[in-house]
Amino acid sequence: MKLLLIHSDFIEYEVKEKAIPQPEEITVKSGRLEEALTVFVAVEKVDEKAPVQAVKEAADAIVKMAEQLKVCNIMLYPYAHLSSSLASAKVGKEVLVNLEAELKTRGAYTIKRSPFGWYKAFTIKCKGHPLSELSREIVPTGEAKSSGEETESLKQERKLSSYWYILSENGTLQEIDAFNFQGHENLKKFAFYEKEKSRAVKQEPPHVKLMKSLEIADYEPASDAGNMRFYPKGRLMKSLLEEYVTERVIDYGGMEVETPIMYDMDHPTLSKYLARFPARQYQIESDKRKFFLRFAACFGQFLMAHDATISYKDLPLKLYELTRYSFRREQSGELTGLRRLRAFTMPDVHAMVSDMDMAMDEFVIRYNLCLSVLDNIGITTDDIEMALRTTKDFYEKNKAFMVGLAKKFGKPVLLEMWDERIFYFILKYEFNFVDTSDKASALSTDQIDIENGERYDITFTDKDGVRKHPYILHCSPSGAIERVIYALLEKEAIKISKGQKPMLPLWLSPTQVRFIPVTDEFLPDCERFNSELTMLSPYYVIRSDIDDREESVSKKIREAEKEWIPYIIVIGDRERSSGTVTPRCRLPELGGGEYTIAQFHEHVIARTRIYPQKKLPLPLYLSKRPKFTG
RNA sequence: GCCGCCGUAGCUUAGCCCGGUAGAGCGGCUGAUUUGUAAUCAGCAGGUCAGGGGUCCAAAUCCCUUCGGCGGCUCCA
Repeated sequence: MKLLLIHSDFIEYEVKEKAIPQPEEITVKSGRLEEALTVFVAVEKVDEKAPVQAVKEAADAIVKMAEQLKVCNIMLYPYAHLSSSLASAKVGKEVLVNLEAELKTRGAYTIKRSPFGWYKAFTIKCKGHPLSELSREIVPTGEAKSSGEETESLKQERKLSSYWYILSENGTLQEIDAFNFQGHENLKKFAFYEKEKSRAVKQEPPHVKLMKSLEIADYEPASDAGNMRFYPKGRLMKSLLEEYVTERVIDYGGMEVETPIMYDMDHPTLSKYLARFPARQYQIESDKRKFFLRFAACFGQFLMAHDATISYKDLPLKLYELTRYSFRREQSGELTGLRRLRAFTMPDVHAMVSDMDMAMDEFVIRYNLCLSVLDNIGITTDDIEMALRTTKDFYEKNKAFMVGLAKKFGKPVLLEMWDERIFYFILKYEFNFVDTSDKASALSTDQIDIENGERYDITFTDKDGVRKHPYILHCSPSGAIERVIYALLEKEAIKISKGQKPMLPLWLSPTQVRFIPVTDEFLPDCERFNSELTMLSPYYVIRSDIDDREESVSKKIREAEKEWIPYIIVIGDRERSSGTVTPRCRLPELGGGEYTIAQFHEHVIARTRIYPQKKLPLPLYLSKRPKFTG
């Protein structure tokens, strides 16, 4: 409901003609009120779901205003033009009548209401003081409340019937309280996350400063919270990660598709799904239709699969999309840096399978894919903790399978079991990164979903000619791309706190090699070495640049080190005459000693050839670059 | 979303408690310097002290409020 409140010297109207086929019946054709709070009212679609609540909340708002202004006359005035999403005339009329009645119970007010469904001439004199014109939007919480209570009870139910264990890689299953966490501190933090007492000094996660100082990402005050800006270096890193995950999924057999980012709230299949989780997504209006921004890639792929003709021979059928972006309106208090966002990039690969046997086979293939993807990105099993979630029944029937997953992981995992299935999936795992503030964030995940094949009416024709609903596996091989960057930065922050040198993985470092001339006399030599390095292969890219600024060599090296650049090469007389370079390598494992350019090229490529090859999206010369931060 | 803390130049910050013309370093610009592995020197420009309101002769400083950030709680399909 939309309200426009005007503190007026007087308000006066005169009924003219019918505006709708069946307007309210009237006997009095005009009205006037002095010293009145005039309330223009538009009853909207959202009010239809909870008209009683809408009336109550609107009355609250009006009374509050009347008290503030110390007025005792109130004129209710139906005004359709305040909204582009009006309720039906019937409900609109009812709500206004009820609102009038409700206000009469709230105190000694003189209430008048102009009739509904008529064109009226009106005159109003607005007082014009700061508080004299106000608008209010009432979204009745009745609907949301009842659904909220539903999910609340769902949650309660889950808590009551949820059991927590630690499953060791050797197959022993222990109650969480009985497990000895010695040597598994992060698993303990993860497992007891909710019970952890807050420490004396909690500070912001270190990646927030790093994402800014490395010119990766930053807050964008002009947008909503949790919608970040990415500078060229951050965009490059995201792009490399996105492309890497996509290539791995395509190798696995994923068919990459693209689907819309917004969907109709009234679509029959989607609205059922949405109703369970009210007020968690962005909504946008276009003409009279309401859309929500997708919070996952599922919809588009499921709707596509619904329309496809699928044979059992096509299974497992793997659809993939990398969403830029998915949107979730997470609670504002939960948004910090890149850990949790409201707009995020999410690779999402679904596999449709014929039965549970195929589901489990596929599950293992994808499990190995996830571990390999994270490992190659630079996040190993040392950095993550695993959670498995399933029903008691499934666990009992598939013990060996479950132990096999823990065994492959190589260390104990958290196992949550329910008496009966509560969610749409029967088995799920996640890999969680635990940061220095002891917060756990999920990266890779996969689930066996046994409901949505039916809900979306996705069918395949089986050997026997019968159409059946597939089970669907939902997997993100890396988790949100932004969260991967968060994890990588947090990992390096831990190194810094231990006095070690931080560095991004070589393949993700924006600048991999920096040339520094001893004096500007050697600038042409830098250019020569650089172009030789870049020309050696048309397929493999080494991202190099040249610090041509008029600064001391020491200062340039210091700044290159602050940028975490893996290889720094100073060019002077020695290099000019020998034709070889002696890179300053950031870490011992990056090599050392003297190289010809061809050798150095081979040396770097050997470490980056399995990854996407992308050029540096910045000017070659440092003198040509702006500072995006600091 | 709730509670608490914070917001001074592009960045990092002094000044705030106890009201009286806002200081610095980095970065930028200009000039000098031509440098061999973590900061060369000098000068100049740059501030509605987050926005709005209030108290006061006078507000960066005290009060209220909005916005943004952080921490905790909650939440995380």
